[in-house]
Amino acid sequence: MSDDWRERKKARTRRAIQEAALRLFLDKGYEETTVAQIAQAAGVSHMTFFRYFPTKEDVVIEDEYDPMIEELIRSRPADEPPAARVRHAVTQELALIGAADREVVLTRLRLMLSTPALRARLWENQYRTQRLLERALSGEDDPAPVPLRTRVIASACLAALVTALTTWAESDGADDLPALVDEAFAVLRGEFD
Amino acid sequence: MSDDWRERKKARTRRAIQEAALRLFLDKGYEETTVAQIAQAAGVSHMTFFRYFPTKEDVVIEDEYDPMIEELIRSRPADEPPAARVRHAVTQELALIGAADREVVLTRLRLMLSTPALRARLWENQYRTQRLLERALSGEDDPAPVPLRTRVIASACLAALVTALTTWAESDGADDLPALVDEAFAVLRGEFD
DNA sequence: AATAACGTGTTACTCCCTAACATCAGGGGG
DNA sequence: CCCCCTGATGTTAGGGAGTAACACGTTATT
Repeated sequence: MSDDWRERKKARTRRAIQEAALRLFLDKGYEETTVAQIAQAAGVSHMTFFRYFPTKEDVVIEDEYDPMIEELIRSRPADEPPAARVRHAVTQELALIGAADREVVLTRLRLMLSTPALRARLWENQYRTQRLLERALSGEDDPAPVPLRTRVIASACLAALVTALTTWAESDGADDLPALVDEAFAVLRGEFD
Repeated sequence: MSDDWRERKKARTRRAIQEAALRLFLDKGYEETTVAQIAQAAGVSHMTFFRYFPTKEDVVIEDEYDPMIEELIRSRPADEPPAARVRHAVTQELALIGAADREVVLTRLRLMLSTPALRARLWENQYRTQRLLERALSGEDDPAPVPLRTRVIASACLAALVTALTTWAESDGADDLPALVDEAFAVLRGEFD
């Protein structure tokens, strides 16, 4: 019953840590900020920090969009070409996210791209996302190894998407993200014939 | 004059450290091996280790093939389609490397793919390689920002290459690497039309 | 009211990595 | 032959990330 209370308190603490961390990162830089400082700014001990985020990097990384895109891909008609399924799923996801988290996403993205340690973790996430794309494009419970064709398609689509995201972040959000994504996928279609 | 001696001695020490490290990593696992143990096994102090390798990860990462591929791309005719330039350059590089370092490359690749910390650094390297591909595909000293088209092509080619490498490593080297690479680029050409 | 469960803090520890300083080898000029 | 200079190495001390063990207090259960 009062699990609700616990959950709410935990969510508050979590947000407090994350906000304090991002504020300090933007203020002094990622490497120059220590976990102890974040914990103190959030009013908790440095152990509590690690109970909420397994590593210092996770405060920034935290990718919550992967499950959504998997669902969107699976819900596309199976007779559609794989690349088109991914493209439509991504477009739908961008529409769903909309302008709501735009600023936060942009800030976190720039932080990640400009900090080596975070970049590394970002690519590690990309690896996870690729495996997810491969599984979504294959049958869902196919235990057979994913064929090379599917893997290459998944990796190329993801590469196009990431390139669009990177370009967007480097323009400080001046470009239109959905347009960039469309353009990137168009290059994929047009260039390899 | 005796710079030669110094250089040879340094090269020996470097190889000793790297060999001791790889041996220990394969024996006990990457995370379970400490830098101090590597240094001791190589007969040096733990400071000497860091003088040769900036981080523990670099002992495994150490990508010496990037400059070669850049040269190969630049030496392709400029009127060739970008993706073809990359494909031919990669094929030539594989021929140059040949079977010499095959075992070492395979071992290191498997180690990287199975160790989270190394995977992260691997993707970070992929990012650097992508920038390098983009520059090689553009004019060499073009200070203008690389157009999205070039970036997408570079990222897609690299994605195909890495997918082939990953598949090869996962097959424990049973597959034929050049064939896998050809196949991956063929998917790129065939799928996006 | 007693007790179990859970979040939290404290402390101490390991490991990666850096900085400052000492040491030791060999090479060149007197 | 000796002194000094240079560059590689070792020693020591320390900061910061992350982990483990245990104690404390508050909340839920009976």
